[in-house]
Amino acid sequence: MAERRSTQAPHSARAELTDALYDFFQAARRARGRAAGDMAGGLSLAQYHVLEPLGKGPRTNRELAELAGISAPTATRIVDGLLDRGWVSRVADPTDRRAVVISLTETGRGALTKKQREYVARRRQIADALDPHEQEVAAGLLRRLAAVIEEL
Amino acid sequence: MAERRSTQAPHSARAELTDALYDFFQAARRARGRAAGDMAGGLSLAQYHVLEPLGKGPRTNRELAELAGISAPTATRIVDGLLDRGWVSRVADPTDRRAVVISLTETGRGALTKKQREYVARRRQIADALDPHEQEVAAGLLRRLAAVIEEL
DNA sequence: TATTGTTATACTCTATAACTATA
DNA sequence: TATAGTTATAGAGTATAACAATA
Repeated sequence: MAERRSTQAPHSARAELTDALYDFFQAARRARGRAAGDMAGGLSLAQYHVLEPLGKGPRTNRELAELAGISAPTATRIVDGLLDRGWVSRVADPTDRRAVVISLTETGRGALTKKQREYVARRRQIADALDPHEQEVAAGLLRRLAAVIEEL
Repeated sequence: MAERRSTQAPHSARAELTDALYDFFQAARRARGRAAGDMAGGLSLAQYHVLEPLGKGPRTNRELAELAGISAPTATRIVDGLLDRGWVSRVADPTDRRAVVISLTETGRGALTKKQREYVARRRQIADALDPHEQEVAAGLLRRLAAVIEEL
């Protein structure tokens, strides 16, 4: 393999990784598309991204918007939907009456936990394609790639 | 490092990779979000996914829908938008007058090529975070992970 | 005045159902 | 009848601008 690249570089490691990243992102996009409207679990991706931070405790609307990377009105709308399903509560903050405190209900915690377990199971399935040594290498590489992507 | 796992497995390679996959997908999601409404380049992600197959030649509406993983009416609507911008043409197929043939215009090919180059440049930036040997390893791992994700 | 949240409005992407034209 | 495409309709997710309440 390496000898083919000793005199020329028609397929440099850099170019191969660039291509592999394309394939990987494509695969992730398609998987995401398959899961995006996943109302089977009763929880859309956008709702999940708002619900997830609530797993660690109550948050204001502004905080949720920031954590989910969406605008405040969008957060309001998504929380409206979660309220309709009884997954969250929204009450005025007694210490700052401009703000609202959004919290998970018991039902909501159940739905969130169920979804989180599904996602963990899916990631484990992916991880299981590699042997233990490869898993260790892959974890390190993915962490570094994630850091670079964040900085982009 | 390995000795810590010799007697117990609180952080097995599998669990570490599962976590790393979470971080990586999160980073990719945020990057995607930043680019999704990217009308700066004048080309939304959905439009790009329809335009891309046209780079290899004309396609019917049904083919485009299938390749982009969307319904036929959605493809029609997106093609409507691309027509408005003068990036594609849509003419009746002479051999089967139920069908339409959608093709890139010169302007459209320019926009597509420009976007493709942007994406390649971004993936190269990511690849450049690793040294050549790591790039080779990473390419192989990502290809295998992509295959698993597709099968999920 | 500045901040927090909501309402009003609008646009994109998405789908299903109904319809037209052609095979 | 079956297929290709479009139109009609609906709903989620997204944003910005305007507004109300509170700090």
